[in-house]
Amino acid sequence: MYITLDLESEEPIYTQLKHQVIAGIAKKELSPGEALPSVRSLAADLGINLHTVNKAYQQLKQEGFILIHRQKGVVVNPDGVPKADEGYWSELTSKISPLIAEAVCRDVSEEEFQKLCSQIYAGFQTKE
Amino acid sequence: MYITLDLESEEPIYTQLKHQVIAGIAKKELSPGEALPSVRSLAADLGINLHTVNKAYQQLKQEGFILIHRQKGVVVNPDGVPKADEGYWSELTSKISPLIAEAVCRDVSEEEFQKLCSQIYAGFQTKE
Amino acid sequence: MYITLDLESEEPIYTQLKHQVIAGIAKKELSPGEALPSVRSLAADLGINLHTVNKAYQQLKQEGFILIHRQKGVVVNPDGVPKADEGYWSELTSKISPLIAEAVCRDVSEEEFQKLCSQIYAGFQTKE
Amino acid sequence: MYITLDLESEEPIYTQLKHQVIAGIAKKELSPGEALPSVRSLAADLGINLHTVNKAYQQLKQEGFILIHRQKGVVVNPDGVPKADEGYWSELTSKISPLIAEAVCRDVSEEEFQKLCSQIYAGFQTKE
DNA sequence: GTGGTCTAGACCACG
DNA sequence: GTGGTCTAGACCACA
Repeated sequence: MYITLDLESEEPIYTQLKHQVIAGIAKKELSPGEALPSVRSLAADLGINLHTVNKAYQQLKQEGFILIHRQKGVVVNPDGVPKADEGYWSELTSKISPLIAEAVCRDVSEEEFQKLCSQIYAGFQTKE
Repeated sequence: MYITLDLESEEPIYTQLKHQVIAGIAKKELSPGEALPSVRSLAADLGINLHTVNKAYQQLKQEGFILIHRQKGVVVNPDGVPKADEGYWSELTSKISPLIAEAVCRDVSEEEFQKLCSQIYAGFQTKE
Repeated sequence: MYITLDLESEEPIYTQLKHQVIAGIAKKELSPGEALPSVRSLAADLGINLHTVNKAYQQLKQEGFILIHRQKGVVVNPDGVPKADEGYWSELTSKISPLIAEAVCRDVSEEEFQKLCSQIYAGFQTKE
Repeated sequence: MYITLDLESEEPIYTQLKHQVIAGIAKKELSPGEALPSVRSLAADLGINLHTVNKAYQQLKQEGFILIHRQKGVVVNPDGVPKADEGYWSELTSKISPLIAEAVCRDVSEEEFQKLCSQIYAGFQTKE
């Protein structure tokens, strides 16, 4: 499980980190119950601030992706990620809507859009 | 064309405003060449600062959605919105990928995801 | 002598008008002593505000390109345009310098730059 | 890298600031990757508002001269400035044409004009 | 500490 | 009346 960050990106580092962990779980590179690096060691490996890693982990914990034990360290949630609920769907809708709106404006057909989504979905089925 | 803002949201106001204008164009509620409210009047209507409106307008102008004339005010780009180019596709991919990764983690099937996109697409074909 | 304005341009209309008159004189399409349309008729022809034409004319008069008589109307300065003086050179330098600075940054060689200037110069020698 | 502004000038302060930064890059006083002062410190040094500095920086970023990082501050684009493209040339032409038109009116020969450009070009080859 | 966002209020250029 | 510019001062997100 490699993590690559773009320190130049507009996207906050902690967000990138979250996305990479989530992507790792999606690709099954990280299995339920599997241990993740400690805040300290990950921060050192990536050359970033402790606070940044901690913020990412706390949010991942908050959203049910991981568990943080004081002693045992950080592990991928052994019970799996919480299934999609109503809150998730509404949040997803509000995040995708603006993207689709812009796509419509730019004359991107629904087929083209769906094709892109399919390709991305496929990328998570196998290990990239 | 009604605009509704959530002043409490984490999403910056100017971003919400941009999204609403883009959605309006997607839904054909705003036609090419049609005039938009002036910076000042829209700010007054929405109860926000004129600089916030201006920031949204400036970015919409930058991205080719609207034109801003010193005197005539603001109009939807009469030539239509620039078509999807390479930069747009890569940007779109990087925005959608994390959403799909999370969907995969939450056991949302590709069919379910595609269905949501279809619904949203449909919402832009007719006036909501 | 045709005048074409771009009402969508960022450049103020009165500035465009000035430039067109100056270009006309440069191309000898307008000869010293030749009459120009009155403020009123030019504004009507171009479909713009009286004040706009007036502002352009006043500045052209100020800079010695034209004369404005209350009775005889507006004429190209019969004595020709004032020759380049020190003030002109320093003003020209301050206007060109930023353009050349950007050209240098963009790896435009002096030869390429001079070639462009030559082409533009040539365009004023003959009637376009 | 010294910056001098004329607060009385008709030219907006943020434009002057942009030109000075571009000139600094042209003269190699600012190297790719080199850090620029923070918005706040530069504003304090120059005795102007931070928003004015910010506007200049944002536009320089937009045009590819600099990069702005949330934390690391502002740096000259390490990849260098984007090369001249078609849009640049047409923009440059429209900016230079009126200057050459006026030069022609004032009996400035092409040789004199080219000489001035050469001198300015030379000024950017060495540190002034 | 950095830049990002938002507000409030001013004056000017343009037409 | 429009947008453009500038100021002053506030709070927040990020690292």
